Amino acid sequence: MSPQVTHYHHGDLRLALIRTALDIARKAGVRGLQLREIAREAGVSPNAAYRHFEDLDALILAAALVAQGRLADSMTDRMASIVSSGTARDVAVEQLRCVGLGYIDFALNEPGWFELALVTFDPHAGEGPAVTVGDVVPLPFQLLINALDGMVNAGALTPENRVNAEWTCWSSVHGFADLATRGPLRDQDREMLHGLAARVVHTVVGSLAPGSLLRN
Amino acid sequence: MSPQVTHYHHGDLRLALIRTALDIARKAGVRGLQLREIAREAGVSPNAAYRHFEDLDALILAAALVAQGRLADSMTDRMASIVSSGTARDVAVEQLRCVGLGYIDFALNEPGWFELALVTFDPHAGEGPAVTVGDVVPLPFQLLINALDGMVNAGALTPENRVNAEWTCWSSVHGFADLATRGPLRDQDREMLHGLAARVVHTVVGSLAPGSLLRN
DNA sequence: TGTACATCAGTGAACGCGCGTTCACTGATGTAC
DNA sequence: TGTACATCAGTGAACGCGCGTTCACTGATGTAC
Repeated sequence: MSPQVTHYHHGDLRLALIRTALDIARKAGVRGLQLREIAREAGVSPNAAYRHFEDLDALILAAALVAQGRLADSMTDRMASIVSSGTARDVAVEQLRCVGLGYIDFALNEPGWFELALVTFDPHAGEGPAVTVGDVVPLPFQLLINALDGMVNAGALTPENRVNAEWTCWSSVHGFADLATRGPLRDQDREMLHGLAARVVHTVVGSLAPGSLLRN
Repeated sequence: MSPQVTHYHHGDLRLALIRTALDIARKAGVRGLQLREIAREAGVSPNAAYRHFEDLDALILAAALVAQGRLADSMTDRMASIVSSGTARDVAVEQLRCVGLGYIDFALNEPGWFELALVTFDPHAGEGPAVTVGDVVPLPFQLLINALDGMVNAGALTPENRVNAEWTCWSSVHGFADLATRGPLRDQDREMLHGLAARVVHTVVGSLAPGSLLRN
């Protein structure tokens, strides 16, 4: 934690372990995140990790938080390409679409990291550290909230329909991501998946902001 | 497999092992399904299982297929309570709602079995036996297909909107079930969850059959 | 600047564990004559 | 009906494995005088 740590033997083993964990999770998913395997891959003895993390769960959580940040990046990447020439309403709707499609992009491009990012919400069925939504709002979720609030402000979504819209949106998009990475759509080709993803997002956005259905 | 098996030493160890696996999965999820634990719980030596199953994966799959059947039951239970006094169109729409709500009911009531039923589609990231949708159509999925086809026949869904509607429906409902059992909604109370579930199903059904929005 | 010292990041070896699976077997069951 | 036999479901013990974690340590680093 102290800044000097950086200049010790390894440089910054804490960071190196997190990076190694991310490498492994990318290829092998959360199942591949074993303490001995991470240490091996980082070229360090297994117990060295205990200088930097209380236990394996703490290391996994640290990596999961990084993965969660990259999930948020995937959303903001999509949003960055929005041309803001439309009406405020159009832009707000488009932002919500980007949140959803960015979430799915990330799941399809990096299924291992996607699975890892979800660990934040599901600490192995109750054991281990719990970071709930009520604790500190995770950035990807905050982006969803912002997009929905933006739609209300832009007049694209009524306050009544705003209530609990997070969960309708997240359910659709997350369900698709899960079916496409772990479920029956696992082996479909990309073109098919992107088409379905667009349809899923279109459906849920359209149900919140009916007029936007005409746009795409 | 032969009928005489029933009269051997244990009675029917094959069935007993599957039942024990279901008991364990109910409480501990798929993570709890370890061969030694199942054998222990069934009061039998670990290797006895090898008389009836090639390996642990085969036993898990057998149990998963039973769980999948119970998921289908949960859907048909809902459907059984439909009063068929409405128009054919209303009944068809109501059947789709029952498919979705039955899926969610099952996830909320039996999260362990719900997780187990999904193993059928996700054989541990590629290893083990694969039962894909293309192979033999699983009953819960067939019920979804039937409900959608029924809506087309009843004029509640246009043939254009019928295309790929399976995936839009399944995504929403599955995503909600996942968020509510493993994800951030895990600890919400039942009343809240049932309200959200109704909203999720309402949204997706409404997007397919716009007129039905007025009914509920 | 040089030396003695304290710190503490990382090591090597070991612990205890429980897993899935295999081996040679045993003894209850059903069958043939 | 009685006896000898074949079958094969289940046993007990063991194998090899890799896991997460702990222990006493070592030796490179930074610091104080």
